[in-house]
Amino acid sequence: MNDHHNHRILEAAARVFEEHGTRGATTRRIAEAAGVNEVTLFRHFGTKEKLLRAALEWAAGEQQERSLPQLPDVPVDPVAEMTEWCRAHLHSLHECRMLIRTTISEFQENPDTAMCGTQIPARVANGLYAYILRLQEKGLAARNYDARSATALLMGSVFADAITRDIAPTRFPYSIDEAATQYVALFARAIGVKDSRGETQ
Amino acid sequence: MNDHHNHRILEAAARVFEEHGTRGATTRRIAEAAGVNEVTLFRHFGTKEKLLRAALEWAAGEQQERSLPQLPDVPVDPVAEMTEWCRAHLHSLHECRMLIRTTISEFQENPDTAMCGTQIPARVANGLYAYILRLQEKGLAARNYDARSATALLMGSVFADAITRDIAPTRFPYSIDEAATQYVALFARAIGVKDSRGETQ
DNA sequence: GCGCTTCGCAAGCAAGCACTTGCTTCACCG
DNA sequence: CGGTGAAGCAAGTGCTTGCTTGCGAAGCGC
Repeated sequence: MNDHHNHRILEAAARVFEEHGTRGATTRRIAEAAGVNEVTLFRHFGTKEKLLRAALEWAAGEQQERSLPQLPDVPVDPVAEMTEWCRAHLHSLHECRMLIRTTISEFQENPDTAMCGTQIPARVANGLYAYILRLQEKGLAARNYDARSATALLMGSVFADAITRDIAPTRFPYSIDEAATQYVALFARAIGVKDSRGETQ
Repeated sequence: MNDHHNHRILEAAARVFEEHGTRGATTRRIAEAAGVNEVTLFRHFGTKEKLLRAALEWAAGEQQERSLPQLPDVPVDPVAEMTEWCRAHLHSLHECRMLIRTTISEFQENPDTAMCGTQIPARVANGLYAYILRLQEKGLAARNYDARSATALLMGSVFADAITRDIAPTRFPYSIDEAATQYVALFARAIGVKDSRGETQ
């Protein structure tokens, strides 16, 4: 059981899957991408289905290893903190946009597989939600709105930007970093972010 | 050339495609869904590729026929108008979410096909953008932000909600109509919507 | 040097795929 | 009523797919 081969196979399988989907990710293509004989795949993983499952779990773990964007426990400068968070999240989503698009589109065929990829963004969303509540508690944000909807507003904008930017480039005539700044600036006014003196920014 | 058959075939092809994608939409499945012999497909459309192209064009036309959500040329009550617009757009996107997910995920394999579906949301986005500019001109909204980014903010939230609501239902613990109201309320404060007396709402 | 494992290679299998052909049936139209 | 076009049906083509089998070669510890 060569572990070096195993890693290359998983990586290649994930890459081929995100480009072509379950049906397009043929065992021949994966073997070629991994620089490995096709028979080796079956000796290692038994079936194509198990191989893809292992590859997706590996990719999810790989993704999780890169530390997720974190918001501070104690808010000091909300706009600056959220901008940096938004920037990191945008880049992270943009990098694995193909994997996201593929898994999402295959949700209707095998929901459980797509569900495994739901957990990471769910934790990110919960992080933002908790941060907004902390802002409200400290008097740094208004309270006359639904914090869940506000979370969905920013999360959704970032998600849509990362996913559709390369498909409809004319609708995003600004860089990813500029997008983060703009979205957060608008979002801050939406939730009534105040500075430490209680003044609305 | 029976036109009644033709319509059923296109409808069935579009339905099978949005559920299974290009590779999963086999001619057998389409024929069965249309209640038609498989040979008939080839007699009508020649190849599977031409059939799917015709089906997608038909679906796009069908979608366009249902009048797109329109914002008034002369803004009177911005929040009410945008809420109604947002509600209609949200429902429209939610209805064809499977088709959107499938075409988007196949963008990397055949970009031109996915591009055909880009035009409708592009027009909707331009409509919202022009409306925001009109609000600014009439002094009904602030001007200290990028109107393009603001457009992307609301469009993105709506898009992400419609696309991912059924995949991650726990993140959307409110109905679609409530979502429209909340998003627009937040968005209105983000772009500094004022009422007719110039007071910030 | 000898087992033992692991990989590559060539070949092949059954099933499913897009697509074709030849024939029958049947409705419609002059 | 006879002819024409369109649909159904059965069969089959060549190709790809997931997966298997048998065998030889390379590494590697004892």
